[in-house]
Amino acid sequence: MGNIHDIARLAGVSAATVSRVMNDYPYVSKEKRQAVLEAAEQLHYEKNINAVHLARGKTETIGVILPFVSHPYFGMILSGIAEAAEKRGYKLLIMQTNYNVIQEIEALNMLKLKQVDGLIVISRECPLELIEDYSGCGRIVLCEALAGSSLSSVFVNQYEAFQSTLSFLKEKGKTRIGYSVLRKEGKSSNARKKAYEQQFGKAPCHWVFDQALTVEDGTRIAGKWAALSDRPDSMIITNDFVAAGFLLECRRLGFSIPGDVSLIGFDNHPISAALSLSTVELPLQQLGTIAFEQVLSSKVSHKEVPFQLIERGSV
Amino acid sequence: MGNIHDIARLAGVSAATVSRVMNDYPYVSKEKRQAVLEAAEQLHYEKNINAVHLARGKTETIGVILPFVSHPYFGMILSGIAEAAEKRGYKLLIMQTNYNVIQEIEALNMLKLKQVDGLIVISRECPLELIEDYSGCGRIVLCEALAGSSLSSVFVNQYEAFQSTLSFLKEKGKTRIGYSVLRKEGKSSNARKKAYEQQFGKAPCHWVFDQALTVEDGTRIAGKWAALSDRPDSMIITNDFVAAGFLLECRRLGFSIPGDVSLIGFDNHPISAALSLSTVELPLQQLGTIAFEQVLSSKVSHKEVPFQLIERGSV
DNA sequence: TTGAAAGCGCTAACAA
DNA sequence: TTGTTAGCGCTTTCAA
Repeated sequence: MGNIHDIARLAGVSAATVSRVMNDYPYVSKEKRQAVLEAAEQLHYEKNINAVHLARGKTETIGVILPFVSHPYFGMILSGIAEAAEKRGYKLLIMQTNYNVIQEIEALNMLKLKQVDGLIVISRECPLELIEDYSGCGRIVLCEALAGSSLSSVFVNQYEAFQSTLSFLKEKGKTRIGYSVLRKEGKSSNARKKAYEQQFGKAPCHWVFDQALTVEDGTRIAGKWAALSDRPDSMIITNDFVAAGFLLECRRLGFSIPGDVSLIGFDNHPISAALSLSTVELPLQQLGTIAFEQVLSSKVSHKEVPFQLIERGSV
Repeated sequence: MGNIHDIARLAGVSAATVSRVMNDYPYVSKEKRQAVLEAAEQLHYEKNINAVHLARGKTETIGVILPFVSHPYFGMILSGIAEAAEKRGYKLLIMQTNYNVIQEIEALNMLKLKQVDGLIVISRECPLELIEDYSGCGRIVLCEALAGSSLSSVFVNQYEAFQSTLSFLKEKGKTRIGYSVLRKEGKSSNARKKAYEQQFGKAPCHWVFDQALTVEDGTRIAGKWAALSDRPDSMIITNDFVAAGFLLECRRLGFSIPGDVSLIGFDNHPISAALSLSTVELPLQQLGTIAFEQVLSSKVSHKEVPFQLIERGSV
């Protein structure tokens, strides 16, 4: 397990030539190349990638910030990123933050320390300004609408997606529409609120449920919904998992879907098909792939990915 | 954005002293420490972690090999690993392999290249021997039963888990038991086969369904099950997602659970509770945490995590 | 086509 | 308590 100099000595060449061979440079004579390869073989040479990173000033590694790796929503985006990274020969350093700002900062610091060449933020808790402070250290891509910003972004138009879902329900004669969001304050929550107000005016606040991310959240919210005296006649739900929890709990409580309440989820996760749940399909994997392309690109861009309403039996 | 030498010059000390300050070594006078900190501040100093990695010969980074990042089964384990890594100040380099051996090898090479100090293999396709070849380059932990091996392991006793699930069904009067697995040939599939044979003799091969990982797989398998003339009266399913797909498709086809077929899933994912699906709870997050502890430990160990049958309404 | 030499930026053993 | 010095191992420019 020697280094480049051991090989140079054994092969009777200089370290520079060894480096050239190892990196497939042209302009190395057949003989020397051969000698180097043999010496490398003989010494079981493996290059130390940290030395390469230091010398080259980059790591071919991208950091990824996301709150939870075990949730398919984030997992799908991550999967798209991973696929693109693989193709380009990049590695991925991931930071599961639990939406903890301290951990987000620690992840951002990887950029300063040159541990990663760029950073993709799938979802965050910390203020945007904080992230912008790091933009000098490497390229950063956020998976959220960021039109004016100096950071790249790739996103679903949450406003339009929600808007068109509302219109769809309206056409179906629904007028008492409730919905759920992950976080009370948040980009996509605000977009939803705005879209709602535009069509129906301000939503009664007990028709808006937050902290909705998992199946269990759906179960809990269904309980709250059922307890309401002025129950919404339809619900637009954060994602298909929450919607699954909601739907199943409603059934358990004796309600019928869509008889007592119409349901629309988001993501078009396979579970929604199995439950015959209408949903808004989001190309999450593709979104991840685009994010990765952006992080390698030298110019700032803002890309929107399409959504599509999938009608099934829950409306 | 200078380096350690710029600071040394500005603060009027040696680079070694700067290094000592930056790493919180004792034995640095108050004055020099102060001077160094001020100079660092002034120059907006950030250390280059690659130089540290090179000099120290380690990276405080652990590699993780897993086939799919978007499936909750792997995601939960990864989440446990991530949590433990966070606590210890380690970073995680993940490789989504799609069970592709080429990519697995590439991940293993990170160990040779000293890009990671250790490696956790959540699930793999390549032969164990191949992995053992890398054991000299750093600690490796596999998430599968590996009793005799020189590599550490953490696992659920698949044989016992399956065994006791079979016994449970037997007690309930079930005699025609089918099951699903992810891969025809694989550690856990073999364990299941063995457990089955021990209690019921060889299973009719059309009662055993492979390629079962996702909700869609469950849907597909339910279709196959329904088409059988000698349908099993109960099914033990790879995981709760597949079970969810199976259950919902059965219902759609007009069968009742557990009237026409009893179902038991694995993992105790929240979706199983919502579906009132009986399942074998596996502490996946904890398994990940243990794997991480093992990868940092200097001694080889083999740890079993417990499983627990959760009775709900599907049997 | 090749080699010498100067980095890349930090650590740590040793001597003072 | 501090500085000197010799690495860590690879890349890359420059001159030959």
